[in-house]
Amino acid sequence: MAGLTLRELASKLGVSVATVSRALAGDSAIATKTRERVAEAANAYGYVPNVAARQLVSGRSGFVGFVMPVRGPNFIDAYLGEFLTGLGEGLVEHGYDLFIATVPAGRSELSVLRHVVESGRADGVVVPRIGEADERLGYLIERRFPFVAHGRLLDGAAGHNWLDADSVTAFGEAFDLLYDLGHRHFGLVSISDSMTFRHLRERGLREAMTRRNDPTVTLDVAAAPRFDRGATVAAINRLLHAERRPTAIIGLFDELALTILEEAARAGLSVPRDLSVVGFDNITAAAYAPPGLTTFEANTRESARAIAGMLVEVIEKRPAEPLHRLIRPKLVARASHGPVPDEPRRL
Amino acid sequence: MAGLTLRELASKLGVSVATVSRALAGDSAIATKTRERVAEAANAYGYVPNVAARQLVSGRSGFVGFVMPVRGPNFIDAYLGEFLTGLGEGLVEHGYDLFIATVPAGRSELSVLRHVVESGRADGVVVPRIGEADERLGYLIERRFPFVAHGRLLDGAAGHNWLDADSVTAFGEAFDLLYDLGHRHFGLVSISDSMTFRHLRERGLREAMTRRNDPTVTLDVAAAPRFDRGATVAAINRLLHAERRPTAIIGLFDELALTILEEAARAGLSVPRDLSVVGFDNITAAAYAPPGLTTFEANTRESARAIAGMLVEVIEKRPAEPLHRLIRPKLVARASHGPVPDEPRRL
DNA sequence: AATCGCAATTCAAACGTTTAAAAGTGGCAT
DNA sequence: ATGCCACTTTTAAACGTTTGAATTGCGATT
Repeated sequence: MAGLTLRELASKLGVSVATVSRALAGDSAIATKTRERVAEAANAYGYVPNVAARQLVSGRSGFVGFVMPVRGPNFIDAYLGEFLTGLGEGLVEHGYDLFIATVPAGRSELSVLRHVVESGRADGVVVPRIGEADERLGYLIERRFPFVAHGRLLDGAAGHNWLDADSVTAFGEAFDLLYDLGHRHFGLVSISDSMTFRHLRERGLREAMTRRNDPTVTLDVAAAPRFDRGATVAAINRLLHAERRPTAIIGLFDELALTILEEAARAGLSVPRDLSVVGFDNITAAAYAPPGLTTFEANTRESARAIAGMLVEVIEKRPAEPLHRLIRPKLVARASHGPVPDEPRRL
Repeated sequence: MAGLTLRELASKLGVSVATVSRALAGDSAIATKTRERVAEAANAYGYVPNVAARQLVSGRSGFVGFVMPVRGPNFIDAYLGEFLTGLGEGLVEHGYDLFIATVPAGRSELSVLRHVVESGRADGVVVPRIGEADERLGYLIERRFPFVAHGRLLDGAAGHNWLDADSVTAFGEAFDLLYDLGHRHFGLVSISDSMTFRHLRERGLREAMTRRNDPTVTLDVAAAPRFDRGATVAAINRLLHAERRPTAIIGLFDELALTILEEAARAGLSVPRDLSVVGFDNITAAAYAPPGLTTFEANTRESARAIAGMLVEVIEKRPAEPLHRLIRPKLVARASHGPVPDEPRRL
């Protein structure tokens, strides 16, 4: 399958394989003239080293692993594509490639991760979507295997490498924006899954609330399982038809915010006149859904690129202290937020 | 890095490495009792074979390669994520993993592909987005390296493995739908890049036109470079402000169709009253952009899954005849198409 | 003239598997 | 006793690299 071997190239040049190997590695023990001659021949014959052999002796694979998150049948967004694009871009700069493992039906994500690590197919892994008691992180930490998490643990975030969106700050910013527009009754549409970002985002909101020290402010939280559309719609309508309907509802992420827009329209509420809605992520559809969703740009691609850089550092330098990095999301102000209505519209 | 080796496992069991290797491979030359004993021990000790060693001797990597298409700074859609998800799902069923190579700045996609093939890192590759004279296919065919293209060549499609959306039929269907609603003046917003799907889709439209044999039917095509938003907008406005404005404009894919919707709104045209618009792909935003884009579901994830199956067949069975597969897109009728207006609105 | 030092190169082992070929073990017919 | 066969296991080579240790060649030093 592969073309030329080192041995063949060496015999063509009339030197030993060791010389060729060292020459190509740029070893200064090899005479400059020889190095050039070898490089030239390698180039001319199109020599490409066999990675399996190299990997076997060096113990390094040159791969970074990524276990594809298991997703429902109609998961819809650009997140994964952007993330993988950024990861690939970041890795290729350092000479690494990306290896993607999919979880077969009926097996756990952890078991696949374990297999990736123990088969020696990857020098490090990227772990997305961190849960509250994430067994993947526990495993990797214990095994001292290089990894960077996209997201962080709530307790013990100091103990692992991560890059995360600064959603605490972003959600505080969302609150301030709306508070300054006169809103006092807030709603948050959240998920009931045990992802840590749920807590961080809600915390951002509550901390900003506390800072205002305004007893008239209220916050109602409605949550539903992440991929359960029916329950999500029900949760949203609980807020919309509550005794005292919030004048501003924040979606934990854009899919939820878009559903809020849909349900508000269905209920006869005009956004932003009767209701302000804010999301997070800035997915493509956020720009198209009327009247244009105000949200935060999470910059997935750049984040992934940064994660790649961090992971390479962890693999090659094994820093003593865990690496942490917060990415500040940027407000994308569209048309779904506005001043508090003078008087709530009756439904 | 890796845990237990075969040798260690063998010595624990008091047999030779060959026996253990064969037992784990399920070789019937090994006594059933021994096979069971080995399997048990392997399981108990958590033995995971080193892939590099296995790959070195077998010459197979267990990987399918994918060279990430080079993309502009703000490419936006779910295509890549869906495609990779489907590919991963399809591959894992057959015991393959996915390996993603990114093209570094300043290098060609072909050179990266060549490297992937010749380093022995992949047993086969998937090639997306086929161009008119695609040098990647030429290389792979000449090298007899297993691959499946997503999309096909115009000439010589018979000579390579591919899976493609049946966009000829779909665009014919779009034409018929609109013709039956009374439309006679059609516009097509296309791209000027040399991708083969451009021709196939336009062909679908023209063939359906020919079938009607109606001399009053006209078709104006406006094209712009794929990622050039300014030129795209200009091309669309050329159609919208033409002497005889089309009453139905078809976008080669949804991004274009959505831009048509935006420009129509800006020009004061109401969709579908004054203008019908149809797209292709059914991206997420198609559902959110008012009034809801009528389009075709390309089912990327399922296609990718099927591609995985085809590629594994090519790798393992080396069929004499190239494999071809057409996927029929399904019309997603939303609200952007309607009957031809009685009288064109003046702009 | 013998020895040393040093640069350049080669030798050979190792990485952890797979697999063709050889070898060992009993049982059974001759 | 001998040979043969079927079944099971082992031996050893091979895959294509990297790399520590050994070797070579040669000018400089004694």
